[in-house]
Amino acid sequence: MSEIPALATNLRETLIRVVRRMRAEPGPPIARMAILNRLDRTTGAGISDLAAAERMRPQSMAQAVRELEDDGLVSRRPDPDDRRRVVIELTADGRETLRVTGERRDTWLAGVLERELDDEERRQLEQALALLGRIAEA
Amino acid sequence: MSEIPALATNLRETLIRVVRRMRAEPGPPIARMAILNRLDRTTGAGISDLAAAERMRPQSMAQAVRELEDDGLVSRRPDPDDRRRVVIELTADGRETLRVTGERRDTWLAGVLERELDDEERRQLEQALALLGRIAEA
DNA sequence: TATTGTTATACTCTATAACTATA
DNA sequence: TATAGTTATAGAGTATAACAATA
Repeated sequence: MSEIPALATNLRETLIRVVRRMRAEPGPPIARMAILNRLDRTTGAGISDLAAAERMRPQSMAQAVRELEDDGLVSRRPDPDDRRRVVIELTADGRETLRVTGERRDTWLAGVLERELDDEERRQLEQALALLGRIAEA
Repeated sequence: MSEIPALATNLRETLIRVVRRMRAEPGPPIARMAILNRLDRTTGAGISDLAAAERMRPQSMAQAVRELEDDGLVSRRPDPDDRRRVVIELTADGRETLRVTGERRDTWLAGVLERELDDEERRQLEQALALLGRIAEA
């Protein structure tokens, strides 16, 4: 096994390449898709909640949400219990975009996973995603 | 095990979060570090070679290399055998930056790998990086 | 004609700073 | 004082289009 610093470098450089490759596929921008997907499995989230979940600054999330709202994919309503907060929700359009375009976005990736990897490798990859999730939270 | 489309979505969303988290650490921009690192283990690479290796467009790589050159971290010399090509090389400053600042860039990540993961998990992660590399090449 | 590289331009993504409103 | 959110601005990262030079 590699030394830990070498593993860290390898991790950083491999991930940046894969993300670049994913971004190159046609479809809606991946950062936006991630927000729509998260809203689809969350209820009552505000800007700060979304920012924390996606590991970005609230200001960055506010701008992303504003753009999604401009495109009619999300809506915001005030939280009656805490008038500082706004609750972000998917619109019908947002849900449709997630369903249709979201599938298209991952068509290439799913195809690669099916063609290039076998069952055992996909299982290994899925387990590694749990580890990567822990790293992102650290 | 998840269905393949779900795994694809999980992969995309997990990786974007981890990369965000890595980018948030102080240090030189990770895209530049990746280029310096690659030059450190490559000889005779031109713009197109680097772009292909890093899975980005030659125009994007040309700009990145120009900025690295402006900062004195890489140099370019014409290829005597093919006058269209330029060969990109690390300067002494580039090598020093890679050594000193590069380590600093990955200090956080190496610390997380050491604290949060055990030997077996690090081994799993390393194997998964090979799979991710194959995905990036696909 | 195909390949290598360049410049110009624009879009995506994210951050910091400075601010308002509410708890 | 602390928290939720907003707007302005800037920087990092990458792409497409249009082009020149060489193979």
